[in-house]
Amino acid sequence: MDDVKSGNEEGGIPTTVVFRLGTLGTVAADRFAAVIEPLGLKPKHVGLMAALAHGASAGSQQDLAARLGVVPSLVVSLADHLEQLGAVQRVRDPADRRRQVLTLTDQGRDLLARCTATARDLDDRFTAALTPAQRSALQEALAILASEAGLPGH
Amino acid sequence: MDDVKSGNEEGGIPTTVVFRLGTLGTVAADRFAAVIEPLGLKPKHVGLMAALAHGASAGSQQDLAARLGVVPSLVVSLADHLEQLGAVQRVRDPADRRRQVLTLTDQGRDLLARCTATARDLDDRFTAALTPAQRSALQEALAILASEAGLPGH
DNA sequence: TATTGTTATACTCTATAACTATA
DNA sequence: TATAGTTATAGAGTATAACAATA
Repeated sequence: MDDVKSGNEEGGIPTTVVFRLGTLGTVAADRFAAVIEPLGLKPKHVGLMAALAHGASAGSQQDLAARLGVVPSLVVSLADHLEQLGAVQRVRDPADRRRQVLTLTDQGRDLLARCTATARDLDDRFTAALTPAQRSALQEALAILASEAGLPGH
Repeated sequence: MDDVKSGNEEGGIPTTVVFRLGTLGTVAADRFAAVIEPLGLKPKHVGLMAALAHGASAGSQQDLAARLGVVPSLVVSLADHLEQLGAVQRVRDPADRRRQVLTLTDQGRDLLARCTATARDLDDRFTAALTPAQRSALQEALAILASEAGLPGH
């Protein structure tokens, strides 16, 4: 094994940030999907709820689609499902009756809170091998990268 | 913004490690896929080559499937494609003629090296907003998590 | 009969395109 | 005519199940 040339130089593809982020991202997403599955949700549903909870709240479906980086037709089915669960409400904008304004219901806020608690719980297990310092360093770096990539972050 | 209802300490779901790792992982994987696309490869192909380059080298397709965490039938199509590119070779194990032993050709090693260089280049751009200290802290944390999750890395 | 690789099929996710209703 | 939302369709990716060769 000749992979020690210090720092992030040699070491092969699996040691690159983009590759590791990709593979670990899949693992993390799968585990997260597994723990929220009993709530009847997939990660994208949570992402939509989070966008509603955080943002300038009320957003048209097109706005949401842009924020989430998905196509508008996908927002439809996500919203359909969340509406069925009573987590979001569709209200026609009186000013422009073509627009459907999505808002999070109290039930939705509750559901999101449960997802967050579940995610924090999973976080503890997922990062159990890290020291507190390593964990907060990871948090910090991920926050910067997420913000840089235009992902929702705070 | 008092969105603190029930036990919502700080930040909400987008700040959890698992959620951010999931979303950032998708972005990273997409970008990586984009830069290796001119080479005729997808991330999974690179993963297979990396497993061959690193591992106890020669592996049967079933071994590879287990290592990559995918189903054996997927290894078939990945290997088909890589064989077409001249990157891997299938050799029947004389001891057990059911087994196809995959090995990386010189051409495959070359291709993998080009992928690695490309990934490093992408890494630099992807982590440009991080200080050197933050970058190595990220590397360190990701390495631990990857190893913990049983992913190739070392 | 059990196992390796392969092929055939189905399912999930998400995007593109066609349609409707407002504007 | 253009736009927001919806519906219909299609494609990528990957898993499950049936099958052939070998053990």
